Amino acid sequence: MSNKPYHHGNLRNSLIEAGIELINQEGLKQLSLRKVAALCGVSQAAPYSHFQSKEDLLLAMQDYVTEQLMEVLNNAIKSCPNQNDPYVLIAMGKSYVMFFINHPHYFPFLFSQPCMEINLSLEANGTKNFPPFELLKTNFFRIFGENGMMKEKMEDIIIQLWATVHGLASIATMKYVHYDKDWETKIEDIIWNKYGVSSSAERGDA
Amino acid sequence: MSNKPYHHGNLRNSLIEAGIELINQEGLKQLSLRKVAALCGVSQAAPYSHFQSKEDLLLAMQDYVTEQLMEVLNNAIKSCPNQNDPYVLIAMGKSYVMFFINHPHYFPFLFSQPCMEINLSLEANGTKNFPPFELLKTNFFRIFGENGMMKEKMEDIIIQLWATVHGLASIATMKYVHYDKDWETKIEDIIWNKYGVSSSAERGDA
DNA sequence: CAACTAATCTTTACACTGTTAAGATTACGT
DNA sequence: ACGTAATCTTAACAGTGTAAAGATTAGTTG
Repeated sequence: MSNKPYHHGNLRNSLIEAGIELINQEGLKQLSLRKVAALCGVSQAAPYSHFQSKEDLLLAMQDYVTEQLMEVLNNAIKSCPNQNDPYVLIAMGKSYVMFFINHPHYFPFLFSQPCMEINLSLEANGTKNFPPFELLKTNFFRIFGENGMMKEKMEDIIIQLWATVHGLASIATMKYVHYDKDWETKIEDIIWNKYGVSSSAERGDA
Repeated sequence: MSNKPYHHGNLRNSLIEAGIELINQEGLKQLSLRKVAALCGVSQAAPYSHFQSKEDLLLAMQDYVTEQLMEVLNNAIKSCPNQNDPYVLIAMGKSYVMFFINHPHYFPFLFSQPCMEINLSLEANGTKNFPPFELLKTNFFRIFGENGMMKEKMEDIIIQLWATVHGLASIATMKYVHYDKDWETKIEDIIWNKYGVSSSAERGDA
């Protein structure tokens, strides 16, 4: 006597969104296929009509979250007055970190298990690669690539930049981290890299 | 008729070491309490005489691995000719990254779930805090602290340094990362921070 | 040494998990 | 209108963490 139709109609997308909601609320470890199915009002085996396995659903959810991150990053780029100023890269980094601070469960979800391919070399811009890093490479190359900086040096700088930003996101989203400053106002200083071990030593900053 | 004694004799330590062996071989996701118990030749519920829960065993395993990391870091410090040269910090960072490259499963194991406390402020040197970061703070303060650098600035530099190093470890240990260079020879350049977005732009490096 | 206590381990059981197999229901193209 | 394929349900299985009850042994105390 239930008026619920036998077919859900939009189950695939609903599973993805319900899964992401669970991630946000309880974290990756608490996520189970059965909970997700129940959230969608559907039996435990129904997801297998749309995904080969739990991991397959997780991959789709990763794509979904990555798309959100890409939007945030693209907005950060657009909001820069000068698209060719190196500050574009800082703005991207800041948005990258803040994205994960605003959704702490997304970091372990995206990176603690097999995610997309990541290619650290500058030219490789394959379709399967992690889009946010490809976006960083593209913008860096646009800003610095036209005036003769050597490719290997650019690769090193990009890796350093991403490592710093990615490491900040990792640290800032740790569960038991204590920091009495405000991340949003601090991130930029830290990424700007005005100080640093070597430069402090060389300049005698101390 | 088995000659195996009823009591194991050293079960607590055996569980920790068997668990770490499983982590190294199959990764965190494949680790189960029952497998660890079986590896120790003991029944499935035996671990509960020594650990309150699976998570409790994992915490003990984290302590064990953290201790290994501390040895590596301390050796790196000792092998520096001048203990007061900023290079000590680079050597620590290099060892930090190489430690996780040599044991790729340790990174998600240590950081993707509740680990120890992490206190980013310089003075807080509590006992429960993540010892490798405390070691970094201690050494940084010894090298740079005696000549009037402001505390807040030191905190910023330490966070930046650790973020870079930690991010490098995260990226280098990702499962599907492609890098055609040799990490060991590249890490130092990247950590040294000679280039960087801001400095490249300001110096007109390009 | 004897006896009691506490620590350690086993067996059994339960709820939950991912996944598969079989079959029911429905949408859709011919 | 019918047949096929897509979608969903029910039932079942092996593996998981964990608790309860009891067996075995170590350690301590008289």
